[in-house]
Amino acid sequence: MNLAKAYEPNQYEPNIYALWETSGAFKPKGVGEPFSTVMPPPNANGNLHVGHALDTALKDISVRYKRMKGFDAVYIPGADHAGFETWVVYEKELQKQGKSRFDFTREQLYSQVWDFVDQQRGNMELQVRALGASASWDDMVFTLDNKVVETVYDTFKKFWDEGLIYRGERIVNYSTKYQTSYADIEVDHKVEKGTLWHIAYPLVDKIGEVVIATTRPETLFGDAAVAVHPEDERYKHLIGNKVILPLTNREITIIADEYVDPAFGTGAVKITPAHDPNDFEVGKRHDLPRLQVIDFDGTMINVPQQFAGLDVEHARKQTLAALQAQELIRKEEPIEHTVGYDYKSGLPIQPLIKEQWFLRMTPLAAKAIEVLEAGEITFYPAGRKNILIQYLKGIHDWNLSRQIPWGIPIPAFQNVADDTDWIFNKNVDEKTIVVDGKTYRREEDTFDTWFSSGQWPYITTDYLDNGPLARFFPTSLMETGTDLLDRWIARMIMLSLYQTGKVPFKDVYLHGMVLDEHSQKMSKSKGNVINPMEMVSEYGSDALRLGLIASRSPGQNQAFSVDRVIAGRNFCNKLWNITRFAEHKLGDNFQPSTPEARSLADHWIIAELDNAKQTIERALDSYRYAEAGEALYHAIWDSVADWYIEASKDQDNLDLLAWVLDTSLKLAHPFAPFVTETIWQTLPWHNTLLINETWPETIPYNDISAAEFGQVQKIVSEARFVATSLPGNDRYGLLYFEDSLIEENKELIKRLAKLNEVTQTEQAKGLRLALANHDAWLDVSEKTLEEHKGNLEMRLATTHQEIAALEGRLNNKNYTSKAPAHLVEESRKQLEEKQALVERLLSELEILK
RNA sequence: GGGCGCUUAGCUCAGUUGGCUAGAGCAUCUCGUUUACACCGAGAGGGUCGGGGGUUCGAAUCCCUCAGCGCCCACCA
Repeated sequence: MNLAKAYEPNQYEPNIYALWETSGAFKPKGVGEPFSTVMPPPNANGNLHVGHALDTALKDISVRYKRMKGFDAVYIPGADHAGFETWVVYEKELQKQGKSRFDFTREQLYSQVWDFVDQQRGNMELQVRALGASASWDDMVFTLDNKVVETVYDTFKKFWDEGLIYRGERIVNYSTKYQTSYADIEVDHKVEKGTLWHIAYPLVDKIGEVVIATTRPETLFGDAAVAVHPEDERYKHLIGNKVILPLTNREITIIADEYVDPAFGTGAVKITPAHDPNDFEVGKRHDLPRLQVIDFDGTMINVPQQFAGLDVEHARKQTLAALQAQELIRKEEPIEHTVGYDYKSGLPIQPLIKEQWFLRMTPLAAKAIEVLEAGEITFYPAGRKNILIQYLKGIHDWNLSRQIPWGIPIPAFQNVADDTDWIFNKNVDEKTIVVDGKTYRREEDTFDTWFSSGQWPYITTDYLDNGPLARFFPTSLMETGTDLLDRWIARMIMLSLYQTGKVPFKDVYLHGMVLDEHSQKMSKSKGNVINPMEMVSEYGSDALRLGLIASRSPGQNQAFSVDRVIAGRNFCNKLWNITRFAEHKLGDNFQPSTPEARSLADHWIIAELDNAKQTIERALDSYRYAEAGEALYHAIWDSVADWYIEASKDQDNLDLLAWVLDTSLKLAHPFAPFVTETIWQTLPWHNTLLINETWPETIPYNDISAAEFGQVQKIVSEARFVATSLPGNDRYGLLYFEDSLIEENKELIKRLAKLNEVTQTEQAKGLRLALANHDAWLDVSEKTLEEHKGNLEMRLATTHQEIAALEGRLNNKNYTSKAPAHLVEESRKQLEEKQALVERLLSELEILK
C-alpha cells in the first residue's frame, strides 16, 4: 500500500497489461451472449497514428463494458499486409538502398517484404498493447496467414465458377509512378483550371478542316477517329469523310456517335480509344483500333521520333509547339475540368488499356442494398447508410488486379498457346504448370488488398470452417473511419452476403478523422502529426483514451486536444487520490462487510452513482462515448470527490466508503483501464482482476434522504457564495432557528462552508441566506451588511424577472393544457420558491433601512 | 451536376424522439497552504446557439431561405 502522492502511469501500465494478458483475461469466456469486434487490420508497415488510438479506444471501451456486463466478449486483433500501402513504403526503402523492384524476382521481393513487415508487425502490436486494447492475441489474424489466403482463393474460385469474375481488356486507372492499376475509389478527382485547345484537322479530299477540341493534345497520336453528333447540321455532310491527323500522315475517319455533345467545345471530338474511357467505349462501338501512345512508365511510344520517350507533360508542350508551327491551333479556351490523380503519389492518373481481372459488382451490390434498406445493419451516424446505398447503386465492376509483388497472388494461369484460355489453380509458387498436356503460365498480378480485408469478419471468426470463434459471426460491432465506408464496409457487406448469406456485422460505428489542434489534417509534410506513443509516455494511456473520446461525435472530423488529454490525466490522478484518502481511512487490512447507507450523504452518493451508471449504460449502448465519459467524469470528480469524500471526513461508514470506491473503479474501468486496475490491485479486500469483475449493481437507498443531502448542499453553496461576495476574508458564523436538517449536519456544513461555527439562535441577526426552506443567517457586522445591500438588490431584481417569466408561462392556457403535467408542476413549484425568496430578500432589505 | 456535413463561450467542441436558468475541457478573474489531490479546493465572469422567416404553449433542436466553410460521389472531351 502507501500509494505515491501522484499517479505515475508509466510505472504501472506495462505490468498491468502483462497481468491481464498472462491471466487470459482477454480470451472469450465461452459463457454469455456473444459480443465481438475485430480490429480493422492496422497496416503492418509502420507506427500507429492517433486515428488508430481513437479506434482502439472506442472499441476497447465497448469490449470492456460488454465483458463486465456478462457478455462473452472478444476483441479479435489483426494485421493487414496492406498490399499497395506497404509496397509504397518498401519501394522507398529500396530506393534508399539505390535499388529498384526490377533488380529482383517476384519471389525475392515477396520474401524481402515479408521480413520487413514481420519486423514492423511486432512493433505495431506492442503499440496496440500500450493503448490498452484488451484483444485476444491468440486469435490474431494476419491477412497473409494461410487460412486467409485459402479463403480468398475459395471466394475467387466461387466467383469464377459462377461467372462473376471475368478477365477483360479495359481502360484502367494506372499509376505510372508505381506501375500498377487502381480501383476507381483510389483515384482522387480534383477540379482544375485547364485549357481546351481547338485544333484543326485538315480534310483529305476536300478543302477545309474539322476543328476538334481537347484538353489532352499529346494523345492525338493515338487518335482513331473524329466523332461528331449524328444530328449536328454543321458536320452531318462530313460524316464518313477522312481527315489527316496532324503531325502524322495518318488518315482517320469522321464518325457519328450519340456520345458527342454538340454544345461542348466545337462539337467535334478526337477519339483516342487507348487513353480515355469514353473514347474506349466509342471505339468499341465503331470497331476502331486502339493505338497506345503512352507507355506504362508514362512516356510516349508509337509516336514520331521527336516525341518518343518524352513524358506526358513535355510531350504536351512539344506537340502544341509543333501544331503551332503548322498554324493548326485555332483557339485556346480556359476550362474547368476534373483530373484524376494518383492518391498516393499525387501525380496524374493515366487511363490506359490493360487486361485485368474484374468482379461483376451489380448483383453483389443489389443484395447489399436489399439488406441495408431492410435495416439489418445499424449505422452510427445513421445518415451514412444512405450514402452507402447511393454508392452501391452506382458501383462499377471492381478491378481486382494489382501489378505489385506484395500481396496475395491471383491463382490463375494462362495457356501459353491460347491467350484466351485461363484456368484457376492454386499452385502459385510454380511459374508454369502443365494441365491436360497443355502448358500454362502463371498470372503475375496480385489481388487488391481490399479483396482480402473485405472478407475480414468471416475469416477472423473462422465462420466458414465453423471454428471455435464461429459463434461470434456476424460480429456485433464494426468500428472504423468514415473514409472506409466505400472501400471497406461496402465490400465486407457484399462479400459476406455472397459467402455466408449473412451480414458481417450488426452495428457500424464510423468515426471521423482526428485533426490537429487547429482542425488541420495531420500530415508528415505539415509536421503536425501527433504520435500517440508520445502522448502515452507523457500523460499515460488512460489519459490519451479519455482525451480522445471527450466531446467527439461519430462521423465528424474533430481536432485533437492536448488539454483534454491533460484533463484525462488529472482525472486519473483524482481517482488515485480518492483511493489514497480511502486507504488512509480504511487501513491496510480492511475487509468490508455488506455496505449500507446511514447518513444523508450515504443515500445521496448511492443515488448519484446509480444515476451515473444508468447514464453511462444508455450512452454506451448507443455508442455515445463522449456522453458516457462526461457522466463518469462528473460522477467521480463532482459527486464522489468533492462531496462524498468531504462528507466522509465527518463520518465513519467504512463499508460504504469501500463500496463507493469499488463502484467508482468499476464504472471507470472501460474508460481508464490501467489506473483502475492498478488501484484495484492495491486494495486489500480484492484478490481478483478488475477486468474480470462484473458491472456494478446498486444498493438500496432512500430518495428522501438523498434529496435532503441536496438541501444541505444548497445551504453550503449559498453560504459559500454569500461569504465570498462579502468584503474581506472573514470567516462567519451561521445562525439558524430550529431546523433539524441543519442541526444534524452542523459539522459538515461548518467545514464545507468554512464557517466559524453553526449555532441555533432565538434571535436572527446578520445576513439572511436566500434559501426557500431554511431560516439561516450569516453572522456579519452591521457594516458588512450595509456593504452587501447592493448585492441583495441585484438579487431581488433578477428574482423578479424570473418570477415574471414563470408567471407568464403559467398564465398561458396553452402551456398549462398542452405541456406535460410534470413540467407544469415543476414550473409551479419554482414559482413558489422564487416568491418565497423575494419575501426573504425584502425583509432583509427592510432590516437594513 | 448530384449528395452530405459544419457554423453554439476567448479556443477546441458536446448538446439522440422540441421542454429545468444552453453545457464541457482549457483559458480568464477573485479567494484559499482545511494532512486525498496545486495534476488541488471554493467562487465568479463570459453565449440575442451564422442572418432572416415559419411551425409550436415552447425551437440550438423541426421546416423554408440567405451567407460562409468543409467533405464525398460523378468517364462530358
